[in-house]
Amino acid sequence: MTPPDEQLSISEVAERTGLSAHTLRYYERAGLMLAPIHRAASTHRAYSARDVTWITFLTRLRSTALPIAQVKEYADLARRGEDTTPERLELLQRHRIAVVAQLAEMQASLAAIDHKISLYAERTTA
Amino acid sequence: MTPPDEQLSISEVAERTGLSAHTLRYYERAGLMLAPIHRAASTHRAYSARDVTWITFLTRLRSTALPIAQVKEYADLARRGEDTTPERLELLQRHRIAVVAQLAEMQASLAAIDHKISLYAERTTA
DNA sequence: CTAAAACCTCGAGTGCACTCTAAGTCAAGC
DNA sequence: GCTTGACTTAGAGTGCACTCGAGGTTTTAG
Repeated sequence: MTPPDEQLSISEVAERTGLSAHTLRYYERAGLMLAPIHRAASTHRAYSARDVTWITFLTRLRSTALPIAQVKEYADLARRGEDTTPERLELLQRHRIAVVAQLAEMQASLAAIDHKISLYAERTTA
Repeated sequence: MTPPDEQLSISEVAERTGLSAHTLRYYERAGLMLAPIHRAASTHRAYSARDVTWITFLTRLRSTALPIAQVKEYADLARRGEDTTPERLELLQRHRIAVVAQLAEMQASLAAIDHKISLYAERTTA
């Protein structure tokens, strides 16, 4: 059984997502959260599993170079509800194309680096 | 036959490399060039084919997120001559590992995005 | 010869994404 | 009950990589 509504502190979320607590607060201020982060009987943030899931996906978007402004756009759409699904789909599809292009360029660059390495390796063993 | 020593203006190099003229001057100031860029009977820069080849490789390093400071390190080594080959090889090998990791992360992120897209696509057609 | 376009240097400005600081509040262990 | 460490906010600071602007010179086309 999964714990029904486990609450996580900011440092626990930081650890799980690889982001710093500073960055988590910054993202929240920037309007990137899907829902307001719950405060646990105090002023301290208490993240839900859903929050962590979203933050994890968010970092997937960020790590593929989607600017924060566009992550916010996506979050804004998601907050507006089900009927923005087509827009979100389109945003993701556009981004997908960019990611595929990035992958191709990175692979080409890796090939160039590998080529150079092989030239150097040859020279040092010779 | 290849033209023996074609001279290119900064805007021609900009066009060929995809960098702006501003960026080319900036890179030069930052010490990233292998050799001083020749000036053609005037104050204007005249790039050689070798320069362009290096700039192209340099952009491969940059596009795989090698910081400018490390590109400079590499260029500094290259300028010091043949006997820095081992250091350059090591730098490239270290970077290669980082690039492979980036590729893996990007592929994982692409998979996550694709998964989300498939959920959305299902919902919009349903 | 002249006008427009391309180039030059130096230094300042920009945008992005954090990252940190200060001054305080809250929670957990002893 | 007190101390220690984690948390809070608001706002300032940082680092990186460009990017631009001003003011001037050089090249090129007519």
